[in-house]
Amino acid sequence: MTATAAQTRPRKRSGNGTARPADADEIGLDALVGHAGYAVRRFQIWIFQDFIRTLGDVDIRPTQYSVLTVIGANPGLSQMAVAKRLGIERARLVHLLDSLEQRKYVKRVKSKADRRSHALHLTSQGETALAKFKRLAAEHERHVEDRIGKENREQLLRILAGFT
Amino acid sequence: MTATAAQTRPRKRSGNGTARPADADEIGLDALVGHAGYAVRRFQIWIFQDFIRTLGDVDIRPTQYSVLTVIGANPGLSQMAVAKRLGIERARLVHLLDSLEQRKYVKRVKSKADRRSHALHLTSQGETALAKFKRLAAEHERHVEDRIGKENREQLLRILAGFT
DNA sequence: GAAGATTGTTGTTGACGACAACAATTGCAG
DNA sequence: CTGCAATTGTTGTCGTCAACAACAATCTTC
Repeated sequence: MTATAAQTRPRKRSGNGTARPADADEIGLDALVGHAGYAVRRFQIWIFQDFIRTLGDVDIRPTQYSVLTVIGANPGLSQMAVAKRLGIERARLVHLLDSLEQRKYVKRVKSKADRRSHALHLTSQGETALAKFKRLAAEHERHVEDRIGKENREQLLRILAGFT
Repeated sequence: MTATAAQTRPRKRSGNGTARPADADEIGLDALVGHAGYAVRRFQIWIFQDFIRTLGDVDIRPTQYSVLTVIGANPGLSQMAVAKRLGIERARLVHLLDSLEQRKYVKRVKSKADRRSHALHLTSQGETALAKFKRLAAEHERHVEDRIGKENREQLLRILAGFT
């Protein structure tokens, strides 16, 4: 079988208690195949693992990368704005920024316009680091291409463009 | 250029500290657009939220649904086999089954062939319940179609079939 | 100026993945 | 057959992440 299983066959039905251990490779997923959510979840786990592994040397996780990227592209944003844009809760962003600030990639500048908020900026160290992260992220993206194909990856990005 | 953005345009660069609050809708993601992992993560969050909401009345989450489906399609499986097939750790499956067994959807039958393992089965109550869950899951799947389009959903399933 | 909203912060809860340890049981080497 | 390694289910801990709630400081609005 290729990959497009989707065979709605009740499969062998071990029937009695435990005829044989079942090889885990031959277990039918039945209705699960055909659910977009399941496929997407499994793919997302794989893709994140590859990202984490590829950026393992620099110890940057996907969420951290997204925060750095957004700040790098839009210096001076408030935490609220970054959180909203990335779909992160502002409570969660606090810890993320604590870590990134500790590592000297980001600095929180007290905003003069609104003294409640912080203007977020990359440090110069953060900018050069981000450049390196982007190179590694591009390498990761190549792994995705190797796994699902160049055209499929582009198709995927097109289909899901509305969620970014 | 198609989707492989990678446009290295610093965007408007608010420059000074905080020229204006930035509407969160006009914040550039820059390099983030073009990363499959980011789009997939956002989509996966959306799709899970819809699943949880659609199956909210019956209080079934995606992982629980996947476990019930696999057991329903392959009665008599061991916990190890289910865990391997779904990519769940067996330690985690213990709690999932505790919950599902408490709700009388699943029963653990002591296997005679291998007295270490349990043969997993749906109760009759579990079977009728699963039938209802599947109807609700189909409704959820229709929401996905409404969101990304019928053809795109099928394309997506085709692309990601290798991960199920 | 007072009331209500917003921003950053702290804390709690619950789902989830990764690991480590353990008892009971099985399988295998010798 | 015996003893040792491997497997299965279980318990526990740790770290990540989303969802909330509460709070002080500050802004906005009337």
